[in-house]
Amino acid sequence: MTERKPRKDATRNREAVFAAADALFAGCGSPEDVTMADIAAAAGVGKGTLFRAYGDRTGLIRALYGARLEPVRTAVESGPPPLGPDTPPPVRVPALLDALLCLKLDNRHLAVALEAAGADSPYRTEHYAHWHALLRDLLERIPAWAGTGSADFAAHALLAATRADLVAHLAGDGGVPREELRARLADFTASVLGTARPAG
Amino acid sequence: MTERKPRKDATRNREAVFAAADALFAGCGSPEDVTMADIAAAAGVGKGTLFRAYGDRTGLIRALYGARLEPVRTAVESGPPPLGPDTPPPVRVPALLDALLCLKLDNRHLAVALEAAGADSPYRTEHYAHWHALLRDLLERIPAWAGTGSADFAAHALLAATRADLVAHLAGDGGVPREELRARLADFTASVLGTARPAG
DNA sequence: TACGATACGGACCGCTGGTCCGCTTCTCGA
DNA sequence: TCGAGAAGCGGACCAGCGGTCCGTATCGTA
Repeated sequence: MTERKPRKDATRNREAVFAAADALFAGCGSPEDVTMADIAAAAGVGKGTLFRAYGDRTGLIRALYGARLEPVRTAVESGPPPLGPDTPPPVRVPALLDALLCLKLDNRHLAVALEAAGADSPYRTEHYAHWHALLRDLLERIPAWAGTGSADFAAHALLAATRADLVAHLAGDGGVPREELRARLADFTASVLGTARPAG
Repeated sequence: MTERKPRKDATRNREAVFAAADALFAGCGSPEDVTMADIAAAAGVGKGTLFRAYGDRTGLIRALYGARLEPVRTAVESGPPPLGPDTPPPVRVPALLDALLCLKLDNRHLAVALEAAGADSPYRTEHYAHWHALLRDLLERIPAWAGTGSADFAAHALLAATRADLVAHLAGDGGVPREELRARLADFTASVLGTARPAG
């Protein structure tokens, strides 16, 4: 157990890189336009420092996204309804998807960058496995899906409806307003759950 | 209207590149492992030839995938039911999604490569716009979705359930058998359409 | 066969993510 | 306070990528 506390300048630089990367990703249209060299320059550090702090490009993006994700995660794990554990599944599932949608809407740049930079596939991240398992278990506790063996795939499909590039496409290129998008996703989720939807 | 017929060696090389690329993408785990230089070498041509024939990497992959997609497309546009136009929407929608799923299962490598290489987003391709419009219109003709304004998003969400990387993840890494995956997607589609599903 | 149009091919380019190592800066015991 | 050594810094450097260019070889035609 050799736990050393990091040097002061190290943490300062780490935070500078974090802030610079956040700003750059937020300010640029496509995440590919932001190079590691750009980030290092904007943070006022050398590339070596950047890579020492976060390992590689994916590590940096993951750290950025993780920071935004954390409040949602705690709200889901130990918060009040409708996100927290003390919520009946038919209510919690749409709440969860809505939270995910909002997160990706508010952090499109990072979310797209993460899914794109996720090595091969966004499906091999632990983040994804976590959300999927949670959603699958909730679906299993809803009559329409319990025991059919399809809850697993349904969880994948529902999560796919909130994929970052789709959200970015609709909200960004498509110009769909935030509240409308949320309503559409809610409609879709309701239909999957078998919950009643407003008639056409 | 200056229509010139291409030289013989040009078409031969074009086909050699096509075949070589097809084989290489099929044989490698990740599409990123296949470089343009690899393809040129495998085809026995220079890189210049390769790029002259297909423009750029995306163009080549699109040509490969397009060749596999074409039969499906014609079957949808002018084939017999359940894919063709003379099919009631509640039957045609699942048939369409199933066809798309099978296509991506059979050509995982290409499909993943295409979605990944699709410049920024797979949502800006004309392929996607085509499928989305078709699916949206079909949904509009199904009572549960007609006029709700949500058919557009539902079409996106249903297509997202057949995203290439998800399919590849489930079929490849996850080891889900082909027929089971088709059944799961059918279940999911049915629940979205409001069609009866087998009870749990 | 000879000649112009066409296509070939691989050296070359710009740029990227990532590494390396001589030098600076911090930390901490004396 | 000081100094030695660990920890960290930074930018020159590297390998590999997609893509370009142009002198040269090949094809089609008269």
